[in-house]
Amino acid sequence: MAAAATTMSMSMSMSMCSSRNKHYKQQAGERSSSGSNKPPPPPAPAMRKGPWTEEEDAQLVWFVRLFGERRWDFLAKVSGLGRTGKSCRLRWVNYLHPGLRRGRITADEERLIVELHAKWGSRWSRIARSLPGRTDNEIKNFWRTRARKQKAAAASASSASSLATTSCSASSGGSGGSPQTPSSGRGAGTTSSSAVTESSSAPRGHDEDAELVDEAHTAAAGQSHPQQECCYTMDDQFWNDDITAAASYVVDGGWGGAGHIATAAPPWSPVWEYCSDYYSLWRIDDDDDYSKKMLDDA
DNA sequence: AATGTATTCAACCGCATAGTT
DNA sequence: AAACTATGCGGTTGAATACAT
Repeated sequence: MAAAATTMSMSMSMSMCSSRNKHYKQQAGERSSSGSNKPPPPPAPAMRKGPWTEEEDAQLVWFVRLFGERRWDFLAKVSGLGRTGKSCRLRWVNYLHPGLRRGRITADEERLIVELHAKWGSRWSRIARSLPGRTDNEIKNFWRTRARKQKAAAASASSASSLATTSCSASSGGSGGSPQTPSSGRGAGTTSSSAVTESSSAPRGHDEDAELVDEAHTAAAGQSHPQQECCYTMDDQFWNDDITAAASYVVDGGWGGAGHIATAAPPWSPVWEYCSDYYSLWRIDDDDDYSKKMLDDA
């Protein structure tokens, strides 16, 4: 996490003049110039897509710090990022969140993932809650990669063994598969999904991944030591703590190293144009303790 | 060194569900 | 109760990067 922040601030300073940001800057310019007078509600401008720039990141961090991790549509609109709320949330959750753990999945984590996947199927967000600092997306990607590798390994193993068997005895109805890869086979595939189907809401898709879970399932089922349901959820203490961390990141100069960003405005904050009465925005739900707290903090 | 291939990961999409009006 | 909105989730895609030839 610290690493993430460091990386971020590093790349941020590096990218201040990167060509990658020109497009964004241009867009920002267009936006701000168009708002000389009270702009009428914008006619749903095309939303920005694709990779986020460091400036966008910084801006998002700032606004999340200000408004909290909710009301993403509102936040997206007010921040002027030109992104959908969905996109903002995703960026925050999967990349900007200071509590995120970077780096490869460790062996322990892998074991846990295998175990939990056997238990819950591809309910990635649920699995992710048991892996502090890991996102569902990350785990999902990891699993896919892992599955592909296993598939490749199984394929090569089976082809090797089939070569061997064809030289000795013909056929035996295919399915060869290596001894330790239970099946790679269709029939077994159905049984293998037992672990998956067993989970309350079975995963919808059954693709290559699912076929490859067999091994994991059987392995995990074999030992299945009781798993503490959750040691750490993304939305309680961990999550909340990190808001503070996010704040400190910003304060520590994540944004241009100013060191006093908590009260300063973001580099470009169309919120001031979008709504000249900033505080009135807050009054919308003034009764919201969370909002008040955030305001106070800011 | 150049090119092709494989792998990784960030981001998008569509759908489901919860919450609000 | 119905309609609408916001949020969250899982699946999928494509660009960037790493690795092999």
